[in-house]
Amino acid sequence: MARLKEVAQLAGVSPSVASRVLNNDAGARIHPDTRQRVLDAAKQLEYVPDHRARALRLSRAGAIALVVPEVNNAIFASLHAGVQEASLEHSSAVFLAQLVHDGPSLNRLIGNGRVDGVILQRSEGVDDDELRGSLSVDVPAVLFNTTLQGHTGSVSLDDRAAVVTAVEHLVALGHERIAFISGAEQHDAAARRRAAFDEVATARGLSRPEWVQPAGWEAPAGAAAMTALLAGAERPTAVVVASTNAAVGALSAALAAGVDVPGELSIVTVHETWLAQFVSPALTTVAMPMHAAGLAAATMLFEHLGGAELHDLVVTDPAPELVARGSTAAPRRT
Amino acid sequence: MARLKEVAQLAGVSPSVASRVLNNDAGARIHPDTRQRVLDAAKQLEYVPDHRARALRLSRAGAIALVVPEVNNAIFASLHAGVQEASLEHSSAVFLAQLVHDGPSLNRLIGNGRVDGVILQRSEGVDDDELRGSLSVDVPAVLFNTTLQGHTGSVSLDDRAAVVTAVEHLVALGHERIAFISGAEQHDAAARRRAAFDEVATARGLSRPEWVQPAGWEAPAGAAAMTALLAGAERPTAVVVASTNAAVGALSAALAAGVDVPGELSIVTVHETWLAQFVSPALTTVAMPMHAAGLAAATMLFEHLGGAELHDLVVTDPAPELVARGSTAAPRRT
DNA sequence: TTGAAAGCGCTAACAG
DNA sequence: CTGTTAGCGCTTTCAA
Repeated sequence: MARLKEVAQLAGVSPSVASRVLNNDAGARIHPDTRQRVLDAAKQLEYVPDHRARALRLSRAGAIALVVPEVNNAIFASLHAGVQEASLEHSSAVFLAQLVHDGPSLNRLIGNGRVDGVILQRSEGVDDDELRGSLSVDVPAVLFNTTLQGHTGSVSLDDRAAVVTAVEHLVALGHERIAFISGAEQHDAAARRRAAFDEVATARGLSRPEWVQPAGWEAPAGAAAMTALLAGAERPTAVVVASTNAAVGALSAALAAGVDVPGELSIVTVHETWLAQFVSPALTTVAMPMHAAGLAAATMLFEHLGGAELHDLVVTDPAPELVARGSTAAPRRT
Repeated sequence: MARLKEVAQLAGVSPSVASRVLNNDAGARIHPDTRQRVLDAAKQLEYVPDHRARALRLSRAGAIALVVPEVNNAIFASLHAGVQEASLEHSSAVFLAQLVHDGPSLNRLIGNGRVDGVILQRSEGVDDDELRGSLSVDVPAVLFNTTLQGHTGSVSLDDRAAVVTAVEHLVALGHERIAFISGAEQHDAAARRRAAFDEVATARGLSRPEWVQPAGWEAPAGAAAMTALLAGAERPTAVVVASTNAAVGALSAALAAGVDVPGELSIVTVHETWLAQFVSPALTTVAMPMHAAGLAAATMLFEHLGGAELHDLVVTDPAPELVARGSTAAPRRT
């Protein structure tokens, strides 16, 4: 591993000059020949700057962390891609970290000085206090699709639009009896989706309070909620599920109970992942701008590191888009 | 952010003493009172060592990278957990990184000095040369479930046992016409699984060459392979799929073609994930010791950092275990 | 246009 | 048992 000093020696200059050349120091007057010699030397020695020294000197780690509840959730694929994209432009690395309720603390995960900032998604079962605790970290944090009293800096999705899109799709198909399987209780995004459902479905007589089932973001919770729904006296003809994985669980429970989907029951969910088209029937989803949100969150973070203020942003472009598949159809006439 | 110097000042000692106390330096004779004063001061100031300085001084990053082709694949959940567990014991952090064919290079991802070592899984479509290129990194690397000529340091699964377990399950159910949907062409694990299938199925007259379909690790490839299989003149009564996501795709394609699973066709796959039990019918799988493998890989890496040699290891304990679910049944008598 | 020198925060000889 | 000192590799004044 070549050191800067060696590059300088080979080029016959001092380390400072080498440093200036290799960092493209703007306000530096370097003789073209010197510059070239340094560049050649660096190439010849395959010089790669030492991140540790550079980080120490600059008080800057050159990396940000994307912290999610469950790394393996396909939901995050495009979020991650968006964050990566912005990071590449800011020549920063992205570390993905998984923060779980009983695991290592965020501080432990990202240490002191390992990253310059954090994009944090609230895990299931994490209330405001615990979230606040996680944020007691010495780097700026942008929250993803969640907000917290007293914290500025978040990027959210248009949860209301997502639910509206889903409900409108069902209404257009002719449904008038629509249920809702909600997300994790403590999550404000879940609350927003639920409020939107109450507004556009329940308030319009398309749903009933007992058809609104609390659940969570994952498949088992979705399955349990569906089972509870099917146990009711009167069944809806369609259900909106607040997240894809829960929808996979809900679909599984419905089929296991002998319900014909979409014949007896249509299912539409929020978030598009590869999985949606590989369950049977394939799930109709509302695709959310996860890539754009990831890009926006990372960009906000980098701009903040450059001096700008953090703020709270809702990503509305591209708008939520319905992806119609086999799990929704017109209600069967009875 | 309190510095070590401030802690030392508050405790009325020199930075070196403070350092020794806070690092539990074994061969250091510190007066109990002094020690206590330092500890108190550190607590009072909420001292957290600066990773950058420490990394520079110790030439050690205190972190390892787990590099996988697709971060969001549920397969990696328990692998990641195993790696985390070992890392916690060695007070190291784990960074998860995604290495894709046309994305940032591994060197770019982990930088110079950001991590002390790497656990690397071969991505789909990466041949030996490209893999070798990725390994030209200045830190030790342990390969996961792949090996490479000239590279020592790998942890693999018992691919043969997995396939044998799957085939035996089908044979026990009475199947005599078994197909195989293979993994990614360039992947040696795929080759091992396929060789095992040839040995225990084809060679025993339970399969035919044309029932062995090349595919890949992901759902679309599995779906395509199933479609090809169903287009054949004679159909098998069961199929072993080399990976779970491909099996989800294969199942989807079979159902879409109107095939009754498991009535007309049983499906069994390798690797257990949450998804397996939430497709319909739920997939019978062979659970592999991913957690143990993650633990082993990280442990090997840390021991190597401590001076031990890297070696090539096959994790056979716990043994692959069949998890019977709805996608397999006795063949229908015709 | 270039070089010398200081120092980021920490640890590890080496002295005392 | 404790303090002094040097230096990890880099960037950046400041002086030449």
